[in-house]
Amino acid sequence: MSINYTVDKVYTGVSRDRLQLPCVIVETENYSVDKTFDCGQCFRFNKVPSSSYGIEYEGVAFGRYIRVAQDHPNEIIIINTDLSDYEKIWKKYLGLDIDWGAIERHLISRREDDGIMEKAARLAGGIRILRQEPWETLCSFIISQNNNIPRIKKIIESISERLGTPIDCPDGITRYAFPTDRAILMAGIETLMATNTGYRAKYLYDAARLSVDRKIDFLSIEKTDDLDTCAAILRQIKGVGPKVAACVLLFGFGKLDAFPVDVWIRRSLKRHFSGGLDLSVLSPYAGVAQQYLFYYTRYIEGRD
DNA sequence: GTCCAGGAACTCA
DNA sequence: TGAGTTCATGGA
Repeated sequence: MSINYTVDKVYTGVSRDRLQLPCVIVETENYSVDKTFDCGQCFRFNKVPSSSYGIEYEGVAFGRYIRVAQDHPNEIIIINTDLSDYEKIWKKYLGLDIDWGAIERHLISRREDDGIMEKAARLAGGIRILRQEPWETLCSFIISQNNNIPRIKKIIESISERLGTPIDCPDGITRYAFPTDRAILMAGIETLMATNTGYRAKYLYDAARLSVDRKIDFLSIEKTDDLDTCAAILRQIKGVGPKVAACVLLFGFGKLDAFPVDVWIRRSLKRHFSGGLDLSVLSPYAGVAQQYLFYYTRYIEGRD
């Protein structure tokens, strides 16, 4: 691999596989690509089966096809991209602009629980909260309601194939960007039903209508600090309740204090926080704690 | 056949 | 204001 030093802790090169794609190599700290892409926050990335790296995921975001690979925790390789897109898109998307170590220490230092937070943080530690596109995140979590992760992924692929812009990929496979609000509005409820969204089709349609008509303004949500105000804006959309709104704020707007409560978090709260959980103790990173607890409960403790 | 899934709208008291 | 029901769908 030819490596050209460019800027601080960022290098360019070519990928190790036979396609030798341009890639950006980033020095980081305790980053888990595996946990980050497999923890249920994003639905369009999948593990590359026989990768030439220790771990590798591929998928579509921001209308681009990338692979994210790593061999050890302190370096990640972003394949099929360049420095310009890294600075413009992937740095922020992958959470490489945030000091996660400091956040983790902050959360572990809170001792209001039975030690579960520290345990969860140690196990889920390398997870990064991705900064995904708000519109796609909104639709994804509308689809997520009363649904399971494998099926959510299938539906989102189906919608993208049917309504999204095709992306020519270097491996010869055509992939599809997540459709715009306008494309979903034009498609109509019937077409959306055909992608197995079920009763959520009308919710997606409502979201598209409000977005196209500028009745919900993503920029103002971006600029607003107060989470209740942000959630209230999103909840004007049919099918968006407290949980979906919190997920969109956390995963789509990078509002790290948003705390989505789903069935898994409810289990965790019941098991480990019988006296209740004071979210202000975790502030302003309650959402990161939530992701640790979600990961720990779903992947370690299980349903029971 | 029954239960469940990163829930929310709706109904009825 | 709060508890119970209904909503599509597919996998376990």
